[in-house]
Amino acid sequence: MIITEMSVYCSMDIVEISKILSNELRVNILHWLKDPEANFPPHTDLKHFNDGVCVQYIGTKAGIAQSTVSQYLSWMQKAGLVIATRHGKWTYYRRNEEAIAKYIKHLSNNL
Amino acid sequence: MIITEMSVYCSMDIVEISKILSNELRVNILHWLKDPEANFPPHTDLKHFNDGVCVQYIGTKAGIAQSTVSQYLSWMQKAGLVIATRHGKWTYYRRNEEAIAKYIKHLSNNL
DNA sequence: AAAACATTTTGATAATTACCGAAATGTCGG
DNA sequence: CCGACATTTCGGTAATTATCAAAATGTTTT
Repeated sequence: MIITEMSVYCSMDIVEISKILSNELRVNILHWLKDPEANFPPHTDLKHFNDGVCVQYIGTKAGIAQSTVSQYLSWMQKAGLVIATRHGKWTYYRRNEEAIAKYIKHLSNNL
Repeated sequence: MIITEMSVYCSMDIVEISKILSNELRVNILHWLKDPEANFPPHTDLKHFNDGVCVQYIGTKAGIAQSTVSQYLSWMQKAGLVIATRHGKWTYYRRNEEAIAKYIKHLSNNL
């Protein structure tokens, strides 16, 4: 997928975001990240989900290759839908609620 | 009967609609149909845009083959985004504002 | 420094989507 | 009914996306 860099401050591209949301796995990931406690086991190192969930757990839950989920999350981050935080060897991903809300508002104004 | 997780959480329609919105031409069509007077010449037979715009005009404006735009509109109709009305040999397409609004509300609740 | 582990990047191929032209269907006027 | 015209459906190829395994990169621990 061709992803153009974007931040919350740029106008969100409906086509780009829709490309991401046109895959069930990616929509599911976004949904699971809404409630990490309910959808993932606790992290062994961190005792919280403040920065989201590590790639490994998301990949296991999704049932696809680690490399694929890593790429998905990378696209989602470039599109502004999630935020990545690195703690040691783990990268945690969480929803970018502000951007998601902004996108939905953008949709309701421009679609 | 096989009960899937979909009964609890259905991402299917988000994926389906997003597939449609992941193409710039289709997003443009939806946008043009918001204001037919501003985006299309008047119809020769009908003196209004009450039922939307005929396939021919949309295809010309989009700059793609008639058959392609017809297929796009057919998908968009199946997904509920537009409404088709036949008058004689012409088919007019207009936005399904109710469905669009409903989808956006669905997104803000479930994405 | 090297082993061990999480993640990312990099090819590669299968699957899907984009889009066209041709053929088929539906509709109107003579 | 027949031609003319709008639209739809069909069959095909080019382009894009899905997804994997392997290689590369970071990071921690020994």
